[in-house]
Amino acid sequence: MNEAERLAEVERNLCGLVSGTARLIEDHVRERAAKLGLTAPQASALRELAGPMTLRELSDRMGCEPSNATFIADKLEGLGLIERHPHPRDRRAKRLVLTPEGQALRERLLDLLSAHSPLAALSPQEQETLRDLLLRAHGS
Amino acid sequence: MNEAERLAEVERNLCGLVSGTARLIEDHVRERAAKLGLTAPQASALRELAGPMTLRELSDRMGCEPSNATFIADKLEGLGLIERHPHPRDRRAKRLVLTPEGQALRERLLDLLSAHSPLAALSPQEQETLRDLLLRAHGS
DNA sequence: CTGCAATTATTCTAATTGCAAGTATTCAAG
DNA sequence: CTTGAATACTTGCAATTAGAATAATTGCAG
Repeated sequence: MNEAERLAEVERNLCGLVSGTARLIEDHVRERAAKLGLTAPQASALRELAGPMTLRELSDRMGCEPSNATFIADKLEGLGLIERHPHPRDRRAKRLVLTPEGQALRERLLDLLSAHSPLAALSPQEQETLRDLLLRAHGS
Repeated sequence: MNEAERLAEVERNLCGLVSGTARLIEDHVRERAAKLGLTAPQASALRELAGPMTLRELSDRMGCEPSNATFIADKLEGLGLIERHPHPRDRRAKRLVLTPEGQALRERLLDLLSAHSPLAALSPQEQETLRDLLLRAHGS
C-alpha cells in the first residue's frame, strides 16, 4: 500500500466513522420511534417541531427535499398530531402546528430519545469538543 | 422551555450536527463519483472493496441491507468493475473481486475522494480527537 | 450420522426519497 | 400598476432502499 492509499485509508476510516455514527443515531431514533408507532422520519419531524414552522423550514432542518416534508407532514396530519394552518403573513406558506396530541407525543418522544442516546456516553465537555470539531468541518 | 426540553435540545443539535456532517460527506462522495460516471453508493462500494470480499461483508461495511449490496454489485459487475468468484471454502458465499479496470478506477476514486474532503479542514490531531470521540460513542 | 438452526445470497414487494413540473403567491424593478 | 423573478407548496414519476420470503449451504448438537 503506497502513501496515497494509506492517507486515503485514514480519511476513509474517519468518514466511515462519521457515517456510522449517523447510522447509530438513526437506528436509535427508529427504535424509539417504533415504540410510539412512528417511523424514523416521522419522529425526526416531530422532534424538530419545537414550535410552529413552515414546511420549508422543516425540510431544511431535516435535510430533505420539500416534497418529502409534504409527505411526512401528510402522515403526521393523518395521525392527528399536527395541523396545517394558514401563515399569517404569507398566503403561499402553511404553518405546521402541533395538536395537543402532538404536543403530548412529542414530549414522550423527547424523553425516549434522550435516554440512552449514542452520544450520551460522552461527557458534556466532550460533547462540546465534538460539536466544535463538526462545526469547523462544516465551515470549510 | 423546561430543563428536560433544554437538554433534549442540546442533544438534538449534536445529533443533527453528526447527521449533517454525514450528509456533507455523502454529497462530497456523490459529486466526486459523478466525475467517474458512478453513483454515490456505487462509489462507496468501490471504496470499500480494498480486497476480495463477500457480499455480506460489503453490506456490513456500507451499512445497508444485503439485498442492496446485491443490487449495487450487479451494477458494478455490469460496468465490468468487479466479478463474482466462488468462495474457496464456502459454496454459499461469493467473493467480489476487482477487475483490472475496477482496480484502476478505484485508485482514481480514492485520489478524488481524499482531495478537499469535508474533514480535511481539521488538523491531524483534531482528526484523531474526532476519531476517539466517535469511537467512544460507538463503544457504549 | 442426522436433523436443525444459522448464514449467504437472491428475488420480489413495498415504502421512502429525490427530482422535475405545475400552481399560487410574494417581492421588486420599471 | 404591471411584469418578471423568486418562493412555498403540491403532485406525479423514477430511482433507491429496506424488509420479508426463498433456496442453498454450513456447522453444530444430539
